[in-house]
Amino acid sequence: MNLQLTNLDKPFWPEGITKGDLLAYYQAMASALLPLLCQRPLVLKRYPDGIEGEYFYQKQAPPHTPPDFPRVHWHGIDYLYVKTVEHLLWIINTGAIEIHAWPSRVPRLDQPDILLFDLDPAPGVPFSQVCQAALLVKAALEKLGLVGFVKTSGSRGLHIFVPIQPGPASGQLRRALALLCQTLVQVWPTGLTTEFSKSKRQGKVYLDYLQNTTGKSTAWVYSVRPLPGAPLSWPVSWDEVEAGNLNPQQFTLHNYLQYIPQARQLWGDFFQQARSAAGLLALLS
DNA sequence: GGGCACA
DNA sequence: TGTGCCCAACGCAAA
DNA sequence: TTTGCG
Repeated sequence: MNLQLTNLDKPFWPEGITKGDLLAYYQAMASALLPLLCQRPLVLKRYPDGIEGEYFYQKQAPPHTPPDFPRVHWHGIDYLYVKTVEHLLWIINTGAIEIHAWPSRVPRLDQPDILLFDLDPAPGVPFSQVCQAALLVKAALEKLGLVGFVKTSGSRGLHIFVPIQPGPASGQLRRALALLCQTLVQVWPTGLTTEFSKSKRQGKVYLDYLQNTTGKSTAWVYSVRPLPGAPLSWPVSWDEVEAGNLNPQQFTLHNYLQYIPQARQLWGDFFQQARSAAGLLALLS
């Protein structure tokens, strides 16, 4: 594939971070990111003029995509996916700041290999409450024989990714997750909610299980967020979550180099920890 | 970000 | 040679 | 049936 990077000096953040800086970040992270991203249909969220410019979503492969770029047809749309660092950088060059990927891989697009939990605090909710919520999710997963990996969302919350052995259909997993989340809300009704309407989330952490729908996507691990300060969605340890001395925006495009070794260690064996989702599905019966 | 139709 | 336009869309629950 | 929500 002929990779041509363009407009490297274009400011993508008002604070001076350029498109070239963004590309350099993803190049540096490629070896950690690619194993987790390969073969996953992508939803591009493109900011051709940086975070303060207009953005748009794009699923259908753009017409000018190189002919040999990997793509997969699904429900009438040709989704792009990546296999190599060149593919990744081509995607970033289109103005994709965040990475949005499916929790399933080619060719088993309706059989997720990852379950997602999105823990999003209502305005004013302290981050320590998000950490407590995450620990509840972790404990519940362990009872079901599953292993959760936690990361900052890069915004205000935490994400938990759970590797599973593919097989069960996404719809069935989603229904089981809905039950699990509702059970967790019963365990801590004052701290957690699955309510859609924002007005009913006051003071609580929103536990969003609807991210697990086919065709849905969440900011992927190692994503840059199009926010001031260029925060990252970055792996953290459960010990840090327990200690509660974590800032969800402490990892940024400015300081990530020092955190790379720990991140590799934390998420390096992600797929080795994949377990059967049978215990989770048993909640449905 | 870039191709396209148009003016 | 310049300008505008396009680029996603599913499921759930409350109203 | 539409609307808010992500």
